[in-house]
Amino acid sequence: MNDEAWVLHVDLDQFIAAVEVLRRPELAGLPVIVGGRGDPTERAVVSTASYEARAFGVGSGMPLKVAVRKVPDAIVLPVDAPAYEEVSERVMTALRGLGAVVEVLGWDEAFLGARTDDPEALARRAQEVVLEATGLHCSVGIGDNKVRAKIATTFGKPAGIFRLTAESWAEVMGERPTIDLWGVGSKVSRRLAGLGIVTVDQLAAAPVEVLTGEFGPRMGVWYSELGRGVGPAVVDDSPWVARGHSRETTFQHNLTTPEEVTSAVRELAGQAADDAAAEGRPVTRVTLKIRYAPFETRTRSHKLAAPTSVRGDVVAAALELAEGLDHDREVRLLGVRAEMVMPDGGDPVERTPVRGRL
DNA sequence: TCTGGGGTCCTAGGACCC
DNA sequence: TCTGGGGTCCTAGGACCC
Repeated sequence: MNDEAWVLHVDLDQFIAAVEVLRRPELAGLPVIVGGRGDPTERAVVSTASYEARAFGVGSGMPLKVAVRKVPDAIVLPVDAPAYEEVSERVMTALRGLGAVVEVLGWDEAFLGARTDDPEALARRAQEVVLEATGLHCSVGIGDNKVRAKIATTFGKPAGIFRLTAESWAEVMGERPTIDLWGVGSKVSRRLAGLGIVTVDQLAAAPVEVLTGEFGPRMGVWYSELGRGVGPAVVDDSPWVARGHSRETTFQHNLTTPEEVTSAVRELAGQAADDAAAEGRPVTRVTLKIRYAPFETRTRSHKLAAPTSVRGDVVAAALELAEGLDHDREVRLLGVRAEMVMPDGGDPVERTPVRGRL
């Protein structure tokens, strides 16, 4: 048993668009854009675009109106979350059949943890079982930890396999800009550039005190490790427990009167409370997410004096927060979030500062 | 061109306590 | 009159991911 421990990152290719093509084969080879309610005249953004649409410069997060301007004859479809969830379940079930530890990251992503002397063979088997179970193709990154496996996948796309380890890290990533790292976005890469750090090599060589001075004790250390490709290697398949639930909605016009905001808050807070109640967990904190025109996002949150499972109490707390809004400015309600008591009553466990999960 | 909806985690600063 | 450290809790906001 001298097999080494490996982390594999499995990522479905253009997942949402691929699911749509799967059930409408006549769309194969066409530019397909999935977003919002499928109406490009509405306020919405692109969830996923097929490779044919991406060739015209369309990408996730782009306003639907802009995307359609770039590809006037694109097929625009509404987001159908239940359909993607169903296919996702089949993907994860197929992966669990491989005998590796499976940590689900989202609808279309998972880490696999396994001891093997041939991780490429395991990667090929993962691709085979996913294809058999769903008809979908995926890319697989192989690494000696999660950070390297995750980044490796980008070099494997589409439908390929790529290995990235401590040995090849500097050669593969060293010259690249820091924004190519998982967990470094536009803001952080800009702040790093302000410190004279532009490439991954430069980040790896930067004194950790410089980074903790700029980003704080945890994030500073995390970015220092990211530069060297260092990260957690433990794949954890324990069931995921949500910390909270939020309900957001895109109003087609900005809400202007307090009455409009109030009725929308009532609706969204009620839904968020219902989501928490469905798990049988009391709500501890209520947060309002709003946007002042033109594009200034704000939150207002309130920790409840005592956790509650009463829907009306959650709604009342949200309405109280809404009263503090500045109605002299054009305001747009984005959503309401309800954070819940953790099942064991304790704090969430320590985890890597790479965030976000579908 | 005009910016979704679902999440997670981290940090700063104020209030308060001993 | 001027002034501790250490700690916790809370709000607000920032950043990132899919």
